[in-house]
Amino acid sequence: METGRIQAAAITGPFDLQSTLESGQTFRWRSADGETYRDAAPHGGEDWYLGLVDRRPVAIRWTGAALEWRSPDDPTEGLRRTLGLTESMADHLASLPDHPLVAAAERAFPGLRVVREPFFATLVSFVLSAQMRVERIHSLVQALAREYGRAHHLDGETVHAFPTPDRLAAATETELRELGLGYRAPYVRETAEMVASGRLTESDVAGREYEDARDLATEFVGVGEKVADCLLLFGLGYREPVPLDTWITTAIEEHFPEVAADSYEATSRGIRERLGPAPGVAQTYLFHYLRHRETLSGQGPATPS
DNA sequence: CTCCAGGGAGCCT
DNA sequence: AGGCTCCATGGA
Repeated sequence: METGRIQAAAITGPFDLQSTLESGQTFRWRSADGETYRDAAPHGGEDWYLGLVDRRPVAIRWTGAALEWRSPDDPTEGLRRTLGLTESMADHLASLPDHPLVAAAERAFPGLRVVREPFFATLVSFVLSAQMRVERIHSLVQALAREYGRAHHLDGETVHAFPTPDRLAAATETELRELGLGYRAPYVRETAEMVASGRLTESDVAGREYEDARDLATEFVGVGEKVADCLLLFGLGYREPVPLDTWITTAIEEHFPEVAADSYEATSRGIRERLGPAPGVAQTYLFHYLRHRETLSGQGPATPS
């Protein structure tokens, strides 16, 4: 079970693997001990996470000083892209706006990064996300992979890829409902069919100016403005999107009341003007912080300055 | 028991 | 465009 050689790379600046992988940006990673999302607060994260990068299985863990991985290939470039390590931490943090709430989020989770995951997995994950908790989105994405995804093997562990569009399009609505998708089952099936048939694909959306890309993405079934923003932010590398979910909307009403508007589009425009050069990065910090600030004990990894 | 979760589709005006 | 209502499911 130790067939894979452990390799490692140092990362400059703070890095928080658990927060990055368990903050509702991606649902494709699971901890090897099966206790993903066991805790709200960061715990140092010395567990191995299993996932795929560039269609190959990878196990990764953060030691506190270096990123370690086991993989049959060299996943370095893909890992850097997936974990948001291609932008420097300095640039990453410098993109955050000067606002007390964002500053508190940065203090609480200084190593949080913005992930970049494959288009189709991100698309389906956030179609599933409607009216669901982060932990349950994760369990459903894992279930889809287990049921329909190709099985890879790594040091005795099985890692399932996210299903292809063809495979999901071939699933029946009944099958998907039995997995627990609820009313999202037909959305997932129809959206998969759109991609599989070429009716609307990644290449149609990518490369467009932000608002054009977002509007086009809403043609997928089960994709409205909010899910489209998530798709662009975590699956296509855009930095403008500020997904307006219940958490962010409440926070806007409390902390940015001047931009709280009636429509999604109006609120989106307003908040984007106030969240710095990379509004989506700031939103990612806010979302994670808002969900966990109640459970942040005074102790945590205190880093007195 | 009720309430809510990273909302969106369908329909109405 | 802007406002309903309904939609599954599980956990608190």
